[in-house]
Amino acid sequence: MAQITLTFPDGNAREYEAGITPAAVAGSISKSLSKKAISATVNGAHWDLQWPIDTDSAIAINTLQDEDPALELIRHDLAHVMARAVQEIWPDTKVTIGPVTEHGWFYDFDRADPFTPEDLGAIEAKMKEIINARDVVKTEIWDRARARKHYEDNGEPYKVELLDRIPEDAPIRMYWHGDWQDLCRGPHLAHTGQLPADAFKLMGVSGAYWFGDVNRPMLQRISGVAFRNRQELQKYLTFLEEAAKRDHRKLGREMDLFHLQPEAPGQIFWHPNGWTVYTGLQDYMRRMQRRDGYVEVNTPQVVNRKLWEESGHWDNYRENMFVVEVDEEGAKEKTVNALKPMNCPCHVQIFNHGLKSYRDLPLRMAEFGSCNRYEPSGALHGIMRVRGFTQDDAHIFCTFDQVEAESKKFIEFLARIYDDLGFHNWRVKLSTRPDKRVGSEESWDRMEEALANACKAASREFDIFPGEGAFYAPKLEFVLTDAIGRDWQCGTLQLDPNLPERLDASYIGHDGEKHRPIMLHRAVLGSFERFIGILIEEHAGRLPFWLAPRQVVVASITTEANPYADDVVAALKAVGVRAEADTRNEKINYKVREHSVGKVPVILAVGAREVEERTVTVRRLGEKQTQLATLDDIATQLAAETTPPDLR
RNA sequence: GCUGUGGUAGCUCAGUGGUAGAGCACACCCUUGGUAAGGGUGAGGUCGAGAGUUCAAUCCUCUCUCACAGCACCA
Repeated sequence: MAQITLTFPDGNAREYEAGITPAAVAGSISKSLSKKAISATVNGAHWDLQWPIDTDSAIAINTLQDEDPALELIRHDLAHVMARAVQEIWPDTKVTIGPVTEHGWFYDFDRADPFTPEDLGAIEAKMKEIINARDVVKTEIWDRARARKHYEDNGEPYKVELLDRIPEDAPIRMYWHGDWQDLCRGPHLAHTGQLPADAFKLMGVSGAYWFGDVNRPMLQRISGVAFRNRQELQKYLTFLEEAAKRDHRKLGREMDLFHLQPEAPGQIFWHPNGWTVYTGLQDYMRRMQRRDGYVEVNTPQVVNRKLWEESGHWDNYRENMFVVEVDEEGAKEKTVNALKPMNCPCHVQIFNHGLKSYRDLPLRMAEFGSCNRYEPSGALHGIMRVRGFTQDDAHIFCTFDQVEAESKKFIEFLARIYDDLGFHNWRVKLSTRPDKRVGSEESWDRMEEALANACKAASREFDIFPGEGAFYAPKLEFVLTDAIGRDWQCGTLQLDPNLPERLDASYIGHDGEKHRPIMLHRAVLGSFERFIGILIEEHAGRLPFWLAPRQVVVASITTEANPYADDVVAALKAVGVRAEADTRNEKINYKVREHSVGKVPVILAVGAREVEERTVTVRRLGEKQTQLATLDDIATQLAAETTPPDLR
C-alpha cells in the first residue's frame, strides 16, 4: 500500500497508508479526539470521516468547537433525521430534498394528507428518539443503475429524478442513518448521537414547488432551526421575538400610523400620525433633490394602453397592471387604459415634448410617482409590499459619456441620505450582463465599466453579481442592514438605453444631428411605503425626533396645572414642535405609561411646582431619569431637534 | 397565484348545534394623584361575506374574501 503524508493545522505531518479515513486518522491521534470528531477539512474541502484520503493532503479534524462545519453537519443530519422520523410515522410519505438553510434546514415531502402543526410535536419527539439511539451513519458509493433500481423499487420517484440530475461523471453516494437511507452528497456526522437534542426546533409546515417550478407538484416543506447548543438556539429564538416586537404592522397599529382593509387590499389608509411621518420624509427628499439639481414633475395615473404597448410594458408586465376600461361618450368601443406601474414612460413623454439640446443634458427628472401594481395576493406584506405606492423616482437623461459622473453623483447623494436617516451600514451590488440580453458585448463592457468606475470614484466597495442585470443593461443596487442585522434592498441605479429607443427619445447634439440619450432610472428609498416600514422596524417605533409623529406630550399632574399645560403646548407649537396636552383625569403614572407605549419621544410633566416656576419636567423615551428645564430652554432645545438633518 | 392555518367587541384572545364571554381600550362617576396601568359603574358584537345541511348554524359542509407563514412572483 502506498504511503501518503497528511499535514495537520499545527504544521506537523505524519505518514499514513493511502486510503485512510479521517476517522482512523483521529483515532491515531487520541481516543478523545476520535470520539469528538465530527468531520474533517481536507485541502479546504469538508470531508466525511468515512471518506478515504488517497493523496498527500492538509487535514484538520473538526469537532463541535468548529462552528461552520459543526452547524452545517448538525443541520444537514437533522434534515435526514427528520425525514427518517416522518417516514417512520407516515411510511407512505415520499422524500425529496432537504438542504441546509441560513439558520437550520428544511425537507420537502410528498404526502397526500397535509401535515398539521400538531404533527410537528410528534416528529420532534421521534427525532429525539433517533438521536438518543445513537445510530451509526454510514456511506457507500453505488453505481447509477443499482441506485436507480433501489429507488424505483422503493417507490421514491423524486429520488429517481434527482439521480438523473447528477452529472454523469459524479459519484452516486448513498447514506444511511441507522436503517434509513438517503441519496446525499454528504458529508455527515459519525452517528446520530452527535446531534444536540435540545438545540433544534421545528418551525412550521408550508408549501413549496418541486424544484421551485409552479408547474411541478406542490410539496409540503417542514423547516427547522438548529444550533450547536441550547444557548445558541435560545439566542436565535430571542432574536425572532425581538423582530416580532418591531413588526411594522404591529407598531403601525399601536402608534396609530395606518391601517389596511379588505376593500383595498395592498393599499394603505394613512392616519394623521403616519401621514406626518410620510410627509416629513417626503419634504426632506424634495429639498435634497432640489439641491442636487433635479427638476420635479408629475404625470398621469391612468394612461392609455397605446403608451404601454410602445414602452413594452403591455407585453412584459401586463399581468401586474391594473387595467381600466372606460366607456367614452360616443365611442363604439371601450377605451383601454392602465394605472401606471412605473413612471418612466411618462417621463420620456415630458422629455420628448419639445426639442432637447445636448445643452439640456444631463436632465434629472424627479417625481414622487404614485404607482399601482397588481401584486400577487400572496406577495402582499403590510406596507412593505403593496399594490399602491409612491416611489422617490427619477430619470436622468444624459449622454453615455455622462453616465459615470452622474452615477457617482447619485451614489454620493444616496450616501448622504442614508447617513441622515441613520443607516450607516450599507453596501453596493453591481448586477452584470445576464445570459439573455440585447446589445453588443462592447456596449455591455462600457456600461459595466462605467458603473464600476462610478463606485470607485465615490469610494464605494461593491460586490459583483454576475448575470443579475436586466436584459438591456447592468444596474447597481444598494442594500442596507438594519439594527437587527436584516438586509433591505432600497436604492437602485439602472442604466437603460432601451426605453429611449422604444419611445424614440432624442436630443440635438453639438453636430446638429439627432442623438439617442441614455436613461438612468434611480431611487434612493425605493418606495415611501416600504421605506417607512423599514424605518419603523429599524427604530422599533422610536423614530428620530424630527420624524416622530407625536413629538411631545405635555402631561398635567393635577387639574390645576391644565391651563399651564396648554401654555406649554402653545409655546412648543410656536417653534414648530408637534406637541399636544394630556389633561385627562388620570394619574401621571398612567399617562407616562400610555405615551411611552405610544413611542412619544418626549413627555413633559407639569404640576404645581412647574406652574409656579414656569418649568417642565422632561422625560425622554427609554430613560427612567427626568430633568427639570425652563420652558424657554426646552422650547429652544426641541426646536433644534425637530429640524430635519438637511437643515441643521 | 399555489399549499397550509386563521377571521368572535377598537386591541389581544376564550367559547358553544339552542343567536356569546374575559382582559385592556372607550364613556361616566369617585379620586388631585410626581414618572410605565388608582377604584366603581356603563356602553359596545349581523361571531369576515354568501349559499347549503338542520326544527335550530357563530359552531357542520361548500364557495368567495381578507390576513398570516412559506413557495412562486418582484419585465
